[in-house]
Amino acid sequence: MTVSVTTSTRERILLAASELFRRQGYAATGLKAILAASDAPYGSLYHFFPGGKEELGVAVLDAGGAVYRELVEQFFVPGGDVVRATRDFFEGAAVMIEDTGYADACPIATIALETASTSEPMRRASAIAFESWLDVLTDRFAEARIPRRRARELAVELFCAIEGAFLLSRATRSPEPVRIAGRAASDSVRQARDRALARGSTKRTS
Amino acid sequence: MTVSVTTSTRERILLAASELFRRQGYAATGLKAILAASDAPYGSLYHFFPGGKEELGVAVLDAGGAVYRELVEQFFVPGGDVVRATRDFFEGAAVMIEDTGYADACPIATIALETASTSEPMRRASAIAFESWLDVLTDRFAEARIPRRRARELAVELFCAIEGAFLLSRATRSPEPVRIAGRAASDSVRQARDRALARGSTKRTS
DNA sequence: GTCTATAAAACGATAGAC
DNA sequence: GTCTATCGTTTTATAGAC
Repeated sequence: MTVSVTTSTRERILLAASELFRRQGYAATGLKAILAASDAPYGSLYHFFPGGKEELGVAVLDAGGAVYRELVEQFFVPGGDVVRATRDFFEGAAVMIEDTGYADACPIATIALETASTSEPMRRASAIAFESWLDVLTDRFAEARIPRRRARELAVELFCAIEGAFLLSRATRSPEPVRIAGRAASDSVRQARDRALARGSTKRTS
Repeated sequence: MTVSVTTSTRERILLAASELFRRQGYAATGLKAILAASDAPYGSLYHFFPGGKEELGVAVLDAGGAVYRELVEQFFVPGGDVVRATRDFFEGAAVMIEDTGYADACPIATIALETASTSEPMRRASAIAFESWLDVLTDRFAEARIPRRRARELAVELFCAIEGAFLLSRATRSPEPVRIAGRAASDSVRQARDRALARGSTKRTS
């Protein structure tokens, strides 16, 4: 079985746009810069994305949401240790953000904040991407016997911790916020899981 | 004593820019829109902000940082209950973000993410604003007998919680993330404070 | 599908009169 | 300190040849 190394024009445009939007934002990135980076002509963009920049933005949010959801799934494996997964996830994020010179953090956050009040299609795409991550986390926490209601809250807590930490890390150019947020998040997960385990054994022995 | 209701041209420009940057971002906001909103002529902007848009951006970050620091100080009063302050702060934020139609949240976050990798003066201004909030929180937590090291971590946790929640709230158009993050943050603060109190009474009785 | 040329508008910034 | 006119770019978007 062979793996294709050729990337379609559409993919190259999407990838270039993703990187530029993430680093400098949606509004600050011109279509010309995207096309130059993806080595594509002007006309191709409107061929693949007839809706122009906004349609490209939605596609970037969709793609970024999917990639990051898969990343979350790689750390939070069904049946795995949710506390360890949380710790490893934040540590991986801390290393990544430092290694990329505090440029590459969340592929959605900057665009989401820019467009939340100005483009309903893009706001909706951001929300769907975020919700897909929360769904994965909620499922894993619930599988760890944490009550579904609490599992969902825990997922939101973890989301807020990593996103807030990304913001502070990028502004201060330090990986420390991500590590601090990671400790807090994994402690929260540990408490919830231990409570769930205690409740489970009580039920069994009673 | 009289209170001045006349606002200087500089103030009007600064206020209009702050609102527009917060809602639609820095790059997406044109200088013309700012001047129209502040009812000021084009020349005034470059008179008060010779460095152009970037200098205006830095001034907006400075002003927004100061306003929000004062807001934090209003909730976290020296000698006050840090747990209650945390709860009230998040509840106030939840009400505010909902009342403004999910438009007005953090005056810094969007601009900070947009410019963290493209404008060193603006990145630095963002970092200084954020740090000033963390300093206030750290002091209050330390005054509640929480060890300084832990107090600082707690401040970062609270920051990440509210900023991450603002992002998710704006994207999903729901105040729920802010409330969930608030519960998590106040629980963290409560645990740290109770541990500090227990340690204090142990020392006294031993 | 690919590419170029260009339209039409908005951008940040400046010059200079008042 | 206020205001206007305008410069030179860059923006998104389109038209039309290949």
